[in-house]
Amino acid sequence: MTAQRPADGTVGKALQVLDQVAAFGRPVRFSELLSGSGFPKATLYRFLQTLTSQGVLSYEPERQTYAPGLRLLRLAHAAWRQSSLAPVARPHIDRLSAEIGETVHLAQLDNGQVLYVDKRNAAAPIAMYSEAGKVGPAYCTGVGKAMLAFLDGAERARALDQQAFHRFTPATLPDAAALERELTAIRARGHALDREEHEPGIICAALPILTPGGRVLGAVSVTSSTARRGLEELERLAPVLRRAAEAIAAEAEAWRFPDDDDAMREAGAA
Amino acid sequence: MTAQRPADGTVGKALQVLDQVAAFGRPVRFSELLSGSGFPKATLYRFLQTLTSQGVLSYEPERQTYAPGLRLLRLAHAAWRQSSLAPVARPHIDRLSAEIGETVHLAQLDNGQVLYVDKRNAAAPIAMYSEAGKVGPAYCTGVGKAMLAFLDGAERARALDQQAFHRFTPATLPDAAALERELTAIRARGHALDREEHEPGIICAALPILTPGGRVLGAVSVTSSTARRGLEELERLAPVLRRAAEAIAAEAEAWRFPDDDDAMREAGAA
DNA sequence: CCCTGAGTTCCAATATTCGGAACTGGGTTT
DNA sequence: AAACCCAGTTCCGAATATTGGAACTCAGGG
Repeated sequence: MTAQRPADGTVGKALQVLDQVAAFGRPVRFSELLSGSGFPKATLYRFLQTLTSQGVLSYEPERQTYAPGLRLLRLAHAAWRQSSLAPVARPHIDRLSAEIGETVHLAQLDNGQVLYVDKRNAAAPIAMYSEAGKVGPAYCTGVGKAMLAFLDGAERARALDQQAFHRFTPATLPDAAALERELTAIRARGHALDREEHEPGIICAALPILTPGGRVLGAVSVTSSTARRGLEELERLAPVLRRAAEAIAAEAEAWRFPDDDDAMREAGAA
Repeated sequence: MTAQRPADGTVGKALQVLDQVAAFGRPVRFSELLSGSGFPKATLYRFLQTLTSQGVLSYEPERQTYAPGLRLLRLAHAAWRQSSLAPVARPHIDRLSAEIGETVHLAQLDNGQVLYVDKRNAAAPIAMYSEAGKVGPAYCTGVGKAMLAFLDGAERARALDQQAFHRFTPATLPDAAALERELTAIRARGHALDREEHEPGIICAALPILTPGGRVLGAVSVTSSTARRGLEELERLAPVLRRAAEAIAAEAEAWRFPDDDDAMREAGAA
C-alpha cells in the first residue's frame, strides 16, 4: 500500500518522513512515527526538527505532536496554478457541471494514484481545497481507469504495480488481470465507467484528457448515484465530456507552449 | 523581500530551491534558477534532480523547465485539513458571507506573511484552491494587521522585520513605526481596518481569532469596495465578525484538544 | 525511591554532499 | 566551415553533513 519510494539522498528521506506525517490524518507523536519509519530515534528526531524549523511541519509543544505545516499550502498553491490542469480546465468544468447538473471531477495521475485537482458539486456549489489535493485509488474509479487505459505500455505496467486492489464493493475489480481486460474495453469504447466499484450506489462516467500525441494529461468525470441516474444515462453524456476533454487538452497545450502556434504558423507560411 | 531562511542542512537547502521554483509563477529554466540561488551549478542540478525524482518538482524535458509538482497538492491537502483553521471555521465562514453578502476571508500567519486558507465570495460563490494557499503582505491588509497586533512582543518584532513596506497605494503604511502605532490602535479598538492600503478602492474590516490565552490563531475579514460600502458600514459589522472569530477559536481549541474537556470535567467532579 | 519510557543530546565513524573542472551538443558568430 | 558560446550534464577527490549507538533528562508510575 505504501508506495516504496527509492528515497534518494537525505532529501528523499526527509520527504518520506513528511509523507508519513501527512498520512496520519491527525497530529502525531514522535513515537508513533518512530515505529513506522525505520529510522533510528536520533535520525528521525533530527529530520522532524529540520522539517519543523522549515515550516513544512508544525509542532505543538503542548501535546508533543507533529502535523503538516502551512508552508505546504503556499507551495501547493503554486503547483496547482502552474502544474495542474485546473486553471485551464476551470471554465469547462464550470460549464459541464451547470449543463449536466451533477458532480464533475477533474483528476490527474500522481504515482499511480488519482489526484483530484478540481471539482464542481452541482448540489452544494462550493468547490473546495478539501477536494483539490484529495487522493483516491485508480483501479476502481472512473477517472483512474480512464487514465490508466491510455498510458503507454511501460507507464501502465508501473502504475498497475502500484494498485492495491482492495475490494471496496462486490463490483471492485479484484486483480491486475481483470483490470487489464477492463482497460482494453475502455480503449475500445473511449470512455470509462465506474459501476459502484469504489462506493456502493455511486456510479460515474469518465473520459481521459489526451494530448494530440496521445499522452495522458488527466481525466474528467460525471458522478451520480444509482438512485438518481442509470449508467446508460451517464454513458449518454460521454460526447459532452469528450468535447470538454478535447477543449481542455487543446488549451493546455496552447498554454504550456505559448509560442508553438507562432512557430507552426511560420512553418505553414514558409 | 525574499525571506532569509537559515537553511539548516541539506534538506533546508533543497526546500529553499523548491521555494525558489514556486516563487516564479511559471515554468522556469535551470539557468534562471542558477543565478538567483547562490548554489554552484552542479549542486543546484543535483537538487533539482532529487526534487524532481521525488515528485515535488515536475520537469518538462520538451522545454527544459521545472515547475512545482503535484505531490505538493497531496501534502497540502493534509496540511489544510489538519493544521489550518479552515475545517473548523468553514460553517462560520459560510454563514458570515451569507449574512453579510460580501467576500469573507480566513487567514493565518506564515513567516510574517498572510496566508489565505479559505474564502467565500458572495458574488461568485466558488471558493477555490486558487485562493487557499495564496499569500499576501501582512502590513497592509486587514487580516494581516489584525494578527500582527495581537502577537506577543518577540513574535511581533520578528514579524515586523519581515515586512517589505512596499507602498502599494498612497494609504499604505510606510514603515515599521507607523505600523506599530496602527497596531496599538487596533489593540485598543479590537479590530483592524484596511483603508485602501493594499489596493485602491478595496476596504476591509478584520478581527483576529485568539485563543482564550490570547495567542493568535488567525483572522477573519469582510472585504468590500468603496463603491459599495463605507468604512463605517464595515466597522459596524465588527460585532458579527467578533462572534464568528470567538466561535472559531472555541471550536479550534476543542478540536485540537479533544479530551481536555473530559479532563476538566473530571477535575471539576473530583 | 527506583523504575520505565518518551523525548532529547552527544560525538566519533562514515556515507553524502559539495563544487571546481571538464565534457557534450546545439546554436550562433566569425 | 571552423571557432565560439552557452546551457545543461557528468565526474571525482575533498570537505562536510549525516548517522545512529549510547548516554542523559525528565515525568509519571509502581
